[in-house]
Amino acid sequence: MSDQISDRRAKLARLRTLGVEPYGGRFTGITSNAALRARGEQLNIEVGQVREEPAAQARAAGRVVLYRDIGSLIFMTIRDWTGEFQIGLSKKMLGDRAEVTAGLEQRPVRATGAEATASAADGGGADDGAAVAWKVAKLIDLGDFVGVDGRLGRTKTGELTLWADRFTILSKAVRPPPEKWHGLTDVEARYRRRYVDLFANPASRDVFIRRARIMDYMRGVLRERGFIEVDTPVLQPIYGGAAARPFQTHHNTLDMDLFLRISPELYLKRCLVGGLERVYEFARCFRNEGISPRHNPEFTMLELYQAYGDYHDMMDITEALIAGAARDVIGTLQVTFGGRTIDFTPPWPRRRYADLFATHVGFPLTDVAQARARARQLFEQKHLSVDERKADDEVVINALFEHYVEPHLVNPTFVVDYPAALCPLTRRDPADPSRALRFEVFASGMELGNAYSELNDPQVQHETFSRQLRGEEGETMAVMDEDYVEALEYGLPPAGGLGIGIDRLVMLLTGSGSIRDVILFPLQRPERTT
RNA sequence: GAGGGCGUAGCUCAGUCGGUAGAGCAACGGCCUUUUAAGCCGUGGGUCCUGGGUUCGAGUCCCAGCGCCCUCACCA
Repeated sequence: MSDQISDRRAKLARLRTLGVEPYGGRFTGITSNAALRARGEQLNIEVGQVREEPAAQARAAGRVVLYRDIGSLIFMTIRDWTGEFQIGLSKKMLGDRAEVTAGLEQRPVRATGAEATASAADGGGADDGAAVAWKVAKLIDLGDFVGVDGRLGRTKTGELTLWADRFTILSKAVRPPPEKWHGLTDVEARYRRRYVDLFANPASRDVFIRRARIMDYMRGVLRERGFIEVDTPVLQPIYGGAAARPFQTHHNTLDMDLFLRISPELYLKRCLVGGLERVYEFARCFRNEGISPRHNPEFTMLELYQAYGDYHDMMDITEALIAGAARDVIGTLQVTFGGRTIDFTPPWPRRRYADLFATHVGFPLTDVAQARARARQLFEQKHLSVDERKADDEVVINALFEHYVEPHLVNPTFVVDYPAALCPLTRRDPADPSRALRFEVFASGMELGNAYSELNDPQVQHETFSRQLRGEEGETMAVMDEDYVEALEYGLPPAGGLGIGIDRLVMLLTGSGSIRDVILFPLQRPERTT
């Protein structure tokens, strides 16, 4: 047991002997720190002045992040999720205003006859209120939550300050916060105790606020375009819609093996069969694969489907969602990521898969012999895991595409005309059935999204499900799903579908180098193995 | 999975050639009515990730393990 924790527990007890409950309840009528600052500026307060008019009176609450005790004068910097603000307590001022210092009323959490939380002055006279408030302020530690009623003023050094007339503690932190200047920098600690990271590092907190705003923005765009948000199964008897190893689990009552979804695709398209013409889902997906700065075992994908549309409509929506989010949430279409500037200004270039291949690999993808030779070489140098001797042509070619082409796609780029064999859920190009009506969108060398003109011919679907590409070692989209084919037999309207990796998008838009920096609680091995 | 790096006080970090474990912040005691990472005086605080080994002696060297990070591979 650390000494600091014992010290703080001792203060907890002293607060209770003063009649103050250190874990308070409801506290209403708070003005946020950002709003206090705005109001303070508006009042044109002179240096050294404390204002008395009603507009200068306010209530604040927050976590104490700095504490400066000057004897008969205490300054605290409190932090809420809008920013920081200074509160000041003057022993003399509290005494002079004893009639208002009678403590802060705290309503009980429940109205069901529960006793009101003790306030600083309960059972005491006004004088006691001031004295108790002062004693409470002296017992404050960094990290405590406090509540203040006061008047806005400006100190001699010009700092906007809420001068306390009433003061109370709202929650005692018995563990000390990280160092006030550096915050919490240890990466492992930041992930394991994200709650500390969030309050100690405002930049971290802002990433998650922006993540939420990006998703809000996208919901707004989709709502305007007539989409509805749906929830489809995470637990699936057959996994599909992507190529990935799944997590497996078991339902006891049904005595049935289930998979955590690797994609929501096949269920969302069933919605279209049912006549829900525009649907989307922010789908948590699970893939039992490696962890890297760009891969987390669970991640969030926005997936959407639009009846009567095609993949060109999906390009339009992709630009609207991503460029719009950048503009709306980040305030710019040019973001810096990994030392490079990425320009999200639409329209984004469309590039053919075959052209990009020829440019960056150095020979046309029709030269299968050369592709195999190159892949063999990379495999032997352990730069590629695909063994061309065990893989079909398209798999070999795509491995080279990923290796050579993707790193070059820095600015947002739509890659089109994918080999149909790689796309078992995609409609074929009527002009050339070897190509699929699909695009993938890349930025900063990362795949950000994937879209199709959806395959709605049940017979073709049945065939592609039956054909398993070699070289994918069980990670194939072509898992036969009879129930899904049956759904198609009822009629899937022509449709465009799109998936966007939300975590990666948030990385790009917030300049976060690792996917773990945009996931609140990334998976970690247990800290204590004992 | 392979390679590399890191792990020391609550936090941020030093620790030389192998010789009794250090600083700042935080904490504790004291002073202070205008501080801004407040200041000044004083004090306490360690499973040096874990377990072995080498050595008279290990935070330091060696081995194994654990955790985290990075690179590569994987991830259509």
